[in-house]
Amino acid sequence: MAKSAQIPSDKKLMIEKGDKIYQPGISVDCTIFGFHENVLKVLLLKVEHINKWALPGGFIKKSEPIENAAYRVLQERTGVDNIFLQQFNAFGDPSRSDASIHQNRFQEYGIKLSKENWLLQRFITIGFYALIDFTDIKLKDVTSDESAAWIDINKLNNLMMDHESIVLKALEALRSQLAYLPIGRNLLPKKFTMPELQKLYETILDRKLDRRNFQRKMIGFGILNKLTETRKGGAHKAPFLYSFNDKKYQKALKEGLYGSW
Amino acid sequence: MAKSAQIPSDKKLMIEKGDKIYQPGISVDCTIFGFHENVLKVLLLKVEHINKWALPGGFIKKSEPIENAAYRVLQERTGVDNIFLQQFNAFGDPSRSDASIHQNRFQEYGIKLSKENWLLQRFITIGFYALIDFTDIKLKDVTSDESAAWIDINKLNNLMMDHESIVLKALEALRSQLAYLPIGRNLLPKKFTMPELQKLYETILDRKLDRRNFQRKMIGFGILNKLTETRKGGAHKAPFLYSFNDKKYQKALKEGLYGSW
DNA sequence: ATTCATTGCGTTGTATTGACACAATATAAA
DNA sequence: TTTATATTGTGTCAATACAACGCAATGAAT
Repeated sequence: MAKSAQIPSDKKLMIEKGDKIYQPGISVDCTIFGFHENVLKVLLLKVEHINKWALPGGFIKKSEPIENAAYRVLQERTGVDNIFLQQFNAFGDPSRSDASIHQNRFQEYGIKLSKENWLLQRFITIGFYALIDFTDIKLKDVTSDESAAWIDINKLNNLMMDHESIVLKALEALRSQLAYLPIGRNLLPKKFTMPELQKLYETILDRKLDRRNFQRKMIGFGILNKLTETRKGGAHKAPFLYSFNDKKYQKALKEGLYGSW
Repeated sequence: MAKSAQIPSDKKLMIEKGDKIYQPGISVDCTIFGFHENVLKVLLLKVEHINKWALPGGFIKKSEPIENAAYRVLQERTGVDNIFLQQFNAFGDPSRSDASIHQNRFQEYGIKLSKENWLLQRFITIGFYALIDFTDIKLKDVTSDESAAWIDINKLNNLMMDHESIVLKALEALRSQLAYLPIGRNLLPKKFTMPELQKLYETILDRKLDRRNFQRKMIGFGILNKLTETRKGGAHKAPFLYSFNDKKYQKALKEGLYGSW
């Protein structure tokens, strides 16, 4: 006899009626990018019963646009709105689905899903990436039965299913669309220094840029407001703070912040 | 009493057992680009019973990768292989599905699908675009109950459901990835002239390019073989023919044929 | 033979880029 | 308090890339 905890009613509903509420066989997964201490990070959830990291994801309601589903997932996990969200790829390798994950998940309740249960079927997932200001999020807010953490993009390890390759593909998409994305505006705090902005670009592009040429180019786009404040506290000369001129930024992005970085 | 034709067995199977063979609620649609007489075209199918144009599309088999499904659709429709195929977006607006199309399709057989039939549910479609050499295809080969035609990208009209917006989104994706795509190699015949190559780029980018600067840049990429032959028959000076140096082309594409077109 | 639109090849002025120099400055070390 | 040090702010310069344009060569039409 398995000693079984009481299963929460929402989980029971999900198992038994999920395919009536959601589109069966389709999910969304969000790669949430953040930037902190000069490192690009992604928000991952620790799935306890299998002890692996997973992307925040969810299902699509019967009459819900895909983008809304992704946005709903982000809201639930981060509590932030005004998130930049971009669909980038669908992942559908038949071998990506893993029935054992769902079985393990409900084992603690003494429940064994039938082979025909909708959760155990093949799932195709639609990948989104999101850009959010790291400082906007208090991780304690990210509650649920999973715990959340920001993981360094270069230290991905022990991810569930194909989630690592999804993250890498998201990064690739981010990189290739860089000129058209508000990465500065959405990944950095309202006020930031030029070296910080540069580090962000360097991290995403994965190569060093010349400090002086970077500054000249950025200023040249005409999308920055130079503030009179400086960021004191560092060990050296205090850099000026900047903010974005949102109107000009949006306009410039349409053309693309082109250049051979 | 409706006078009813005999329904073909494959169609009957599709209606009754389709959801056992295919992933329900998911399809693939292919925007097939071709280039002919200096015009960018897409291959569309005329759906007789509703008298509208549609993208070649199909379903995904239960244990089939998405890309294979798209490739299978292309094969069936064009008979060509070595097709360049690229996933670009998933379309899932709940209102995009249109049950009446399927009802109309089987009306001639006196069949009315039940409301629960899998074909009448909401479908999310994964969009691919393909680049193929127009001269490789004989449209008579493209047989089925639909007739096929190459439609000028600027003269899209009377498309089914959201297919026009899918085509436009495909074009947008093509444009933005231009520097990394073998558009010359896959959209033009083996031998082509510089003006032809230029027209291709001009068409996709939707703007004029300077003839002399274009040539200098293209030659500069080092991906072309200049042949000794010329294309005679035109009313004026005969242009030289070129072919691609495939090895160098592939290598150059990885870096991107960058430039401010 | 002449005309004419088009192609092949080249030139020039300007803008962008990459590489580097040097002074200013906020903190840490002395 | 003075000095050292790493970092930032600003500027220079040569190499390169680019846009705009000139002109002779050519193949078919007249």
